[in-house]
Amino acid sequence: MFALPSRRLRATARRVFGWQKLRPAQLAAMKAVMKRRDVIAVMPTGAGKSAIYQVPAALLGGPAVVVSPLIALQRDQMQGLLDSGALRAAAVNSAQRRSDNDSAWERISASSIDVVFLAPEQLAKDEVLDRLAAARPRLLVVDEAHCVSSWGHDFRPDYLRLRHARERLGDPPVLALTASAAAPVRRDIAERLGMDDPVEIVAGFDRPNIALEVAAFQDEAAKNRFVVERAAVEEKPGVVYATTRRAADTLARELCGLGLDAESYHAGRTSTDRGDVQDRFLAGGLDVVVATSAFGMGIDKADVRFVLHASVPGSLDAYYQEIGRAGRDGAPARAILAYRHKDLGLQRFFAAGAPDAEVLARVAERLRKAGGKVRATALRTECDLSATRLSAALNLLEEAGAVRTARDGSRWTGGGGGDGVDAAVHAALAVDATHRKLEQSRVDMMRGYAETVDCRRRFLLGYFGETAAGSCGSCDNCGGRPSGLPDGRALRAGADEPAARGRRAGRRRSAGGGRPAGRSEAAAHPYRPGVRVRHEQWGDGEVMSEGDGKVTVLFSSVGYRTLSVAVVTDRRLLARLPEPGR
DNA sequence: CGAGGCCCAATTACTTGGGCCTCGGTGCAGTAAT
Repeated sequence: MFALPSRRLRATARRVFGWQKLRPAQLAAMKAVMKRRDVIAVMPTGAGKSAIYQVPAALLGGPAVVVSPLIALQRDQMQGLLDSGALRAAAVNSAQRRSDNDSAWERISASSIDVVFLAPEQLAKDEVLDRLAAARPRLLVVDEAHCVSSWGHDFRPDYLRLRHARERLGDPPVLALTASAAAPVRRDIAERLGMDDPVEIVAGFDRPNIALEVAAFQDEAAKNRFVVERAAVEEKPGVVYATTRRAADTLARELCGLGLDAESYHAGRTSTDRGDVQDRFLAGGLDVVVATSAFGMGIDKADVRFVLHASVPGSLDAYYQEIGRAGRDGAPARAILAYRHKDLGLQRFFAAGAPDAEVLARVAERLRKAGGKVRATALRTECDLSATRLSAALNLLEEAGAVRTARDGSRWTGGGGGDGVDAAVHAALAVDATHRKLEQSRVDMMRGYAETVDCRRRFLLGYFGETAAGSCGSCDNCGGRPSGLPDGRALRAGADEPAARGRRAGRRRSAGGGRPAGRSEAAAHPYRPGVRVRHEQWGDGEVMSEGDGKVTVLFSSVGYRTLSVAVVTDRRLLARLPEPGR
């Protein structure tokens, strides 16, 4: 044992990496990692999240396995380590030549690798887990860990299988890293990764240099005019987020027509084009990138001056992630949302996709017939399913308690008793329905942000569990004026819109000498963030935020619900529950 | 859920409107064809 872990970590940071100082949050997380604790670190990009595993990796005496969502990210991080010469790094993925993967494995087996980068899909494969386990990894790092929660449930289900991967790797401590995760997302991450009493290190969410603004519209054409005009006049460079590929292409074309250097970025473009757009943007050769949600992760450009959403994203988590790409240099930046109530429809559609009952039945049937353990690869062939669809089905059946994963490997065993296939499918669909409800309620919270007449920053921070006092002075509802524009320009674009009028009326109200009395009175109620409550109809939940006479609760059965404190108190709608014991 | 494309009808002459259908976001891996 070393009596002075901080000193040792600092010394290693200096000697191996040349870092003269470690931030308190970094050091705290590293110390917890060195004590073999599970850790969730939520820190803004640029705060040195990677250092949290890199410094320990130099001391652990065994490889750190880093799960990274994008091959491009793996490549960048590996290159960074190789350039610095600080650590011996390798990656295993499908984009590398076979010979490169082979040599990576040789070095891993020979214990001459400190950090290995992989996507979760790699860790779903038996042979990969066997080879990694043989190298006795000392740490499992999940980078961009919000992907566990946002992608694991459907798009990339192997994210939810990482807890099994961890077991097979010999239960190394898990370090989850992300730039933004509200409390329920952190809990989801911890649970899905099978973390044991994790240490949570959460740096502040507020990005005060990013001014917040929403412009509301009824008419699609008026909204698009606004988007193009604002993108044209705002200080460059900037990012415009669109929901569909087609919208991204159209807007990019219009901006080019105005003489701007603009490009679209989405998954429908060739990888060559995408790489080219990204490189030009990073090098300062583009004014604006118009992108779908595909653009952003791993793009570390300090001087982005605005992020303009041409349409609402599906959650405040996604919104915060995307606007967080502005103003990383600390200089003033702008987050503008062009909002149309009808645009929520597409997000509701995205949140609604249900699993295929027939596929669930096929998998459950096969497992029941086998009557014992089955290999995942065998199951895939027998059920004629892609790896992705099989993983998604197994995740749901497992969560429903109809299937178990054996500890000794990727084998599956039917749930106990003669419950039958129908019951298993029903239970799995019910699990999924609960999850969909939460996703739908996230869309509702996004709507709440767009339509609020109170301080937007307080709303946003409240969503992430931070209470902010008073008005921020830098959102449109607090009287923070859009600058860099001719007076009234931003307002005129939506002037014919009833929704925009409502917004301005709200601003006048709050600008007229502070809020009406009542906030201090309301502060007497017991529903503080973090308090557990029970509702007769919706079951148990947790208070996420409160203010302005309202309280927002996240119920596990129905998702977010915002209630009036007065009504809740009068009718005794919420019973307080004792604090959960950890 | 809602937008846009397509077809067809109605009407006045080549454009418009309604009904119907389809599609819509994120990436990995592994395979087949060059």
